[in-house]
Amino acid sequence: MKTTNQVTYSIGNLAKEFDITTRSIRFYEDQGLISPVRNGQTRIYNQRDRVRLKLILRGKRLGFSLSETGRLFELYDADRTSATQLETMMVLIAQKKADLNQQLDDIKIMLMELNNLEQSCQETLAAVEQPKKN
Amino acid sequence: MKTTNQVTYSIGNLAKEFDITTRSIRFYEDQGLISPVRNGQTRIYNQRDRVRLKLILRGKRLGFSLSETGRLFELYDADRTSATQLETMMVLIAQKKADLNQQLDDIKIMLMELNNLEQSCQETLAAVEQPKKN
DNA sequence: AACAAGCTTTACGTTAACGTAAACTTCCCT
DNA sequence: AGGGAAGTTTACGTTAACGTAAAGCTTGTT
Repeated sequence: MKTTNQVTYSIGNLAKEFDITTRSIRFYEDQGLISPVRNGQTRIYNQRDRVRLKLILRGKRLGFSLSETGRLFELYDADRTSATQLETMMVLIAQKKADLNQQLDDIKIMLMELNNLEQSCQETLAAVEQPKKN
Repeated sequence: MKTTNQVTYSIGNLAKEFDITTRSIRFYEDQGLISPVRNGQTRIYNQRDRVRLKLILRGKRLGFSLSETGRLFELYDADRTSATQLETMMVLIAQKKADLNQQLDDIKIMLMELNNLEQSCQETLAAVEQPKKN
């Protein structure tokens, strides 16, 4: 049997934890990315919601739009019985992977360039700061 | 002496090469990221402009805003004589590096997850497509 | 000369992802 | 009972990064 942790969160909890506003969290719900249950009017978030929030924020750091992240959620939740469904899924996955690999390359290049710049700065700084030693 | 390649481009050239609209290129200029010279009314782009365009697009793939990319350009072009200037530069560089390293981690995690998902798809696909072989 | 292709400026429109304000309920505290 | 803290809905505002006309130059081609 599943040990379904009965851990829940309020919207304020999550907002504080992830350092975002409650407005954002409600907006993500509005866009269909999260579906907290209600206790009367009040939203109650569970582990799954929390994980999704984390994924949304990771997506944002990678420049994903909310709808892109939504598509990824659909992939994970999708009906995995139809063969054609599975195939289109694999196409989408391949596409995302290609994007990410491109980003990986971009980042590596940029990090190299920043390192070069940094080193150049350090050198001229060293040359400027200690001219007395000559 | 520098062999300054006298290679130039029209706005249409660059738009085609990078698969963007001329509108975008003019917009980047408007934001101060490129400064082509003029032949009468017409914009003439040189190698430096082209490189900048490439950097802008790489920045976009990494989720950088245009003003962030602009800041990076400033860093590269900055006056590298003042010590305090150099130090604030190094702070900014360190910040960017931290961001990029975070992105690097995010990407690696996401790629792993996508690979898992892909593999799971392949397995169920294989199980569904070839049930005759039993 | 006329016309198309490619360039220009000006300017209003659009989308995503929230920010912000107003007005209301619910619960807890003293 | 009165207030404050945290939650709610509704709705208009905002910013970035262009899209999309509209109207006009310029240059080569027919």
